[in-house]
Amino acid sequence: MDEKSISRAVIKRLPRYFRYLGELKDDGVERISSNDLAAKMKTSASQIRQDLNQFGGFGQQGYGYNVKYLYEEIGNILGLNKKHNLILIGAGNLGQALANYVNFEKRGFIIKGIFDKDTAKHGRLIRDIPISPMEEMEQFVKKNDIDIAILTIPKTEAVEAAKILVRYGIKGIWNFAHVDLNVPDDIIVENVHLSESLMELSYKLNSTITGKGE
Amino acid sequence: MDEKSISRAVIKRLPRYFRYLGELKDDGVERISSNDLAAKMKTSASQIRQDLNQFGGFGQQGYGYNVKYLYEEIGNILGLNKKHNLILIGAGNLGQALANYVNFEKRGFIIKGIFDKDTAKHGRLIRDIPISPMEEMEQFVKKNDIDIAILTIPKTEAVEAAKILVRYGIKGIWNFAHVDLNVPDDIIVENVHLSESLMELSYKLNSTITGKGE
DNA sequence: TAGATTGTTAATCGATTAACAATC
DNA sequence: TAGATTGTTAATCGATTAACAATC
Repeated sequence: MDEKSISRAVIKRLPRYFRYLGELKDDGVERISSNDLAAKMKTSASQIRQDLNQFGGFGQQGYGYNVKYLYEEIGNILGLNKKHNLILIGAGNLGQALANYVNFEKRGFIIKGIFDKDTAKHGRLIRDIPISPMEEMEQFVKKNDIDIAILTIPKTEAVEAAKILVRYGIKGIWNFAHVDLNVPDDIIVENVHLSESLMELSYKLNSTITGKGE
Repeated sequence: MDEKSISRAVIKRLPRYFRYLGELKDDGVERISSNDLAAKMKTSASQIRQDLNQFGGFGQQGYGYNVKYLYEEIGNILGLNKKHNLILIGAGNLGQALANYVNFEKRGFIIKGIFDKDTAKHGRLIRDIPISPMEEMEQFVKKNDIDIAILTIPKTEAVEAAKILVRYGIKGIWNFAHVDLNVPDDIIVENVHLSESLMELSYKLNSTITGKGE
């Protein structure tokens, strides 16, 4: 009974729709047409209607889309109506930055525990969240119903860590290590490869005039 | 005299080729066929050959690709043979994490200065790099030949900051704020929207079985 | 009712895959 | 030379855009 099979391109656009609709909502805008939204987002009305209709008819002919309703619906599609318990593995600079980022909680992503192999860090807190030794991870995951792990450890350790996490029952991995993890098909991996993002920027800088920006 | 016009999809794959070739090179592998590389990267040989040929013939019939040569060529295409001077704006948790990340330097991206509006932070150093008040930015950019700015400030400040940076002559912006910046067409913006990445993960978790994972 | 705007089908465009002749 | 493997053209597949009938 699930949706047909939404293309990757559409999925990648959903969070951006969500962001714009959130802003419109906060601005007190009640309704918006695909045309106006397209102008704001610098995309096409056709694409917006096409994208939204993958999930059902959220609009109304002659009226457009109700901002608050559409915002909520997209939130539901993105699964933001559900709570997720996360652990963060690797309390280095990036790990600490993410642990300090409170906005994730607003969306239902709650970091319950932080793990690091450095004994000097054990017991320390980041926003109430204690840093624990890796050995306690298994028990913690099971006890706290953890379904997502954030990996902010070096690539040399990440592959092995991912394997272990899968064994512990984790369902999704947000991977910041510069490797491709090798996990079963039913485990969701979302990669954030910062250095690759920077290289893309570099490429575009390197080939200006030719390329057309963004 | 620049390349025809490379598709976005191809560009996004280049850094990943570069990463795999770098690993092969470090492992002492001398040559590789598109077929073997495809197997390693879980893509198709056809796509690899097609992608590389956008930039010229780097291989040799009957032999394959010379790893070291191809690695260097892709590096050049990505502009990694050139040095870039960067500034980082916003010395919060994420900004500090990025400033501490030494690997960018290896690729020619050198953070020369850090700016923050918080006076308490001024004068402090992150890896030799001093944190300075925003007022000194203009002079610094011009004096140090800065061409890339990293934005790790709240979205409310990012739009204005980007506008100013463009005026100062910056060419590229690596944007970590959750907004779309509004800059002229010849300015390159590369966005890292962490919360959107997390929402994508959330969507996929929410629709497992249906989707076919990453 | 008339006007606006969606939902949806059809047309176009672009990207990926398959195939194979060229050539090392 | 024979075998391997590229570079490149053609075929297929998918995503975007355009158009318009349905309907609020």
